[in-house]
Amino acid sequence: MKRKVTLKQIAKELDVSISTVSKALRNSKEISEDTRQKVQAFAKLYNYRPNNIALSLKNRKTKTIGIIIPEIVHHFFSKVIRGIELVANKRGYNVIVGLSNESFDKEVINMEMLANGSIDGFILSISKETLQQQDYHHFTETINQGMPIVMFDRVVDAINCDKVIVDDLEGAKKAVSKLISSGCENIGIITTRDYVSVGKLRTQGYLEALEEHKMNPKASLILKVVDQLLSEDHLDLLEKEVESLFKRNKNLDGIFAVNELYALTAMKVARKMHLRIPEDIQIIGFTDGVLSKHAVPSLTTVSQHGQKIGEKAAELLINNLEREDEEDIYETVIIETELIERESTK
Amino acid sequence: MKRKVTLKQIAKELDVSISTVSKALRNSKEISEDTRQKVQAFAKLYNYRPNNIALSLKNRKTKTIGIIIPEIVHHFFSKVIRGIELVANKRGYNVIVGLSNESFDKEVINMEMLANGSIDGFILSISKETLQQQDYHHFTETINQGMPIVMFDRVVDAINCDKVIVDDLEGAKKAVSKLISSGCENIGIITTRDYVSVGKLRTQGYLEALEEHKMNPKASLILKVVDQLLSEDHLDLLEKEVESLFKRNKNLDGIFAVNELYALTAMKVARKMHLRIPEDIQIIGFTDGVLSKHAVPSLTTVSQHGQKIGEKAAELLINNLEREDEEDIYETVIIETELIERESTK
DNA sequence: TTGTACGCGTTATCAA
DNA sequence: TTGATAACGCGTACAA
Repeated sequence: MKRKVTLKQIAKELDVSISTVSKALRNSKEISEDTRQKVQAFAKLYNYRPNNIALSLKNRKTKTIGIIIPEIVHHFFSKVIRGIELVANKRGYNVIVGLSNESFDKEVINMEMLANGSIDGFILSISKETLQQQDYHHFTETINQGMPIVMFDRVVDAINCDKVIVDDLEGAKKAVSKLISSGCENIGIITTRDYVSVGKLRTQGYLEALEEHKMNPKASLILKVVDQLLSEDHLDLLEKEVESLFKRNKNLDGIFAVNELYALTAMKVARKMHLRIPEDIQIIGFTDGVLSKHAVPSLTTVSQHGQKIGEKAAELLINNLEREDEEDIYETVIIETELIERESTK
Repeated sequence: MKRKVTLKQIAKELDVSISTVSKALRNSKEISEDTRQKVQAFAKLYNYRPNNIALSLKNRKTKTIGIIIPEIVHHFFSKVIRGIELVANKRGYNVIVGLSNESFDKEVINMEMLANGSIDGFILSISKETLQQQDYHHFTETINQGMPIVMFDRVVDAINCDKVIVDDLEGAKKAVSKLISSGCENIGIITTRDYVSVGKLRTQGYLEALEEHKMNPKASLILKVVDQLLSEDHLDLLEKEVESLFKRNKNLDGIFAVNELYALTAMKVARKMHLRIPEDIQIIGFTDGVLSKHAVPSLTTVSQHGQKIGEKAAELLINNLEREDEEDIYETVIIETELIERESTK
């Protein structure tokens, strides 16, 4: 087993000083051609690579980005990570991942763990619990310590930082308008409670679309699902809620669901009630994941372009990190959604 | 903006030496009650946290695990990551993620990047390209440098290290046996080319199951899909191949597919050919992801327990890292598969 | 052309 | 009880 070789060892072997080795390896012209060759040959032989940790300590930057997301087993978030990783790697950064598991405490702990020197900045999406408690002190503290944050998808106005979001409102409007123009007259929405900003915005988009088409919103058409943190055990509860939405609106002919799972559940319930899709009822979801694509019938959705969100977030963060002037001008980038029409709509 | 405070700054403020501060904070009883209190109060006020990078440099360990996987937008791999993260965090480790994107070069580059001090050890699943080229020098070199590796799922015998695998062969046998006992007599298999070890083993399991039940394997029933790295653009090709499998075996009444996508494609083709599932043809997949669960009809699958694989891999790695004696006794842990029966089988 | 000294932030050892 | 010093690995300003 040959341990990693250091400058010191090379210096000792070749009987020169450490700094000579260092300079020779960095092709400094201070060093004679002769020794440079000698050093480089030796270094190559022993496969010398500078130690990242030492460099980090010296340069006071780690070239590493910390990602905090609520959940990784999730098509959208993994796409975002892929986007981040893509850009980060291209620009010489690594990516370290922390999961909050939708818990406030885990979010805080994870951030503290990483903030102590391990990373140069954060890209994160806020956990539901944090949104609920509205306690954002860990974000402000991090930013105050000079560590930049880029938030995506689930963001809050209270924090002043770069943000990458989807035009949730517009996306929802697009979806609902599509349903209307395809002939739907009684459109239900399956959404989340309002503390999830994206849910709120999508609900608002739904309402605005109705309004623009002079349709009156009815309370009975709006289902705000009681949140069980989307735990897998609560599919049954969700199904019951959706079923009651269908039952109290016998003439339902369109559904806008704010995520894939809700949309799929709607399909399931529709099937159970012997409604044909899209003949009797049309359905549109939000977030274009594998489920929508492979569902039968395949699901029309509003695609969020998760990967692009990740790429943009990484760009913003790295630009900020590498900016010379310390101006704190924060941007909010809006990624356009796209309506992907499939078989669940006419 | 209050920058992160260091020992040096505290020392200066309180007009004591750095080492006194360090000791005081670590509750050394060398330090008088008085100064200890003073220092601790000050540190608390300024929210002092030791710098991870400095600690890493000093201790020559980073308390960070490097994960290299071929693809993150993948239910199985993200489950594994979750498992790793869970155990790692519990034991005070962070997790840094690199994606090979199924490419040999990216795998090598990513590993080199991380191996230079950023992490203490690797958990990885080999990229397809690497498996194809059978070039494993980067693994051996890493191990030779004293950096432990734990491989999962896609492993190779050539490398001597800890491994966590699924009983692919047994899992496949279980699945095919189930099909047989449910009355199937002409069971096709949709699998990968043999260089993917898991595909090979699952194919073998299929053959052994047939043999045990005195059924003769027929070449026409075996479809080894031409690999397009599962790129999303090649779904059509896949579908065509599956279709020809169906067409050249008119009496097909069972399908064992070695992954979710293949299974779903089989369902799609079956539907196209007006075969009822499970009445006319029964289907079992491998890897229990969201697709199987939410498919219609829902898909019977062999679950791999991705999270458990991740947990076990993390345990193996950390145990190795924290082991006092330097004995290199490598383990191969086999995680049991489980047949999850759903609607696609009788 | 080469080497010395210093600093990044921390801890451990030893001296005062 | 406290402090100075060395070390982890590197790069660089400055001295020789």
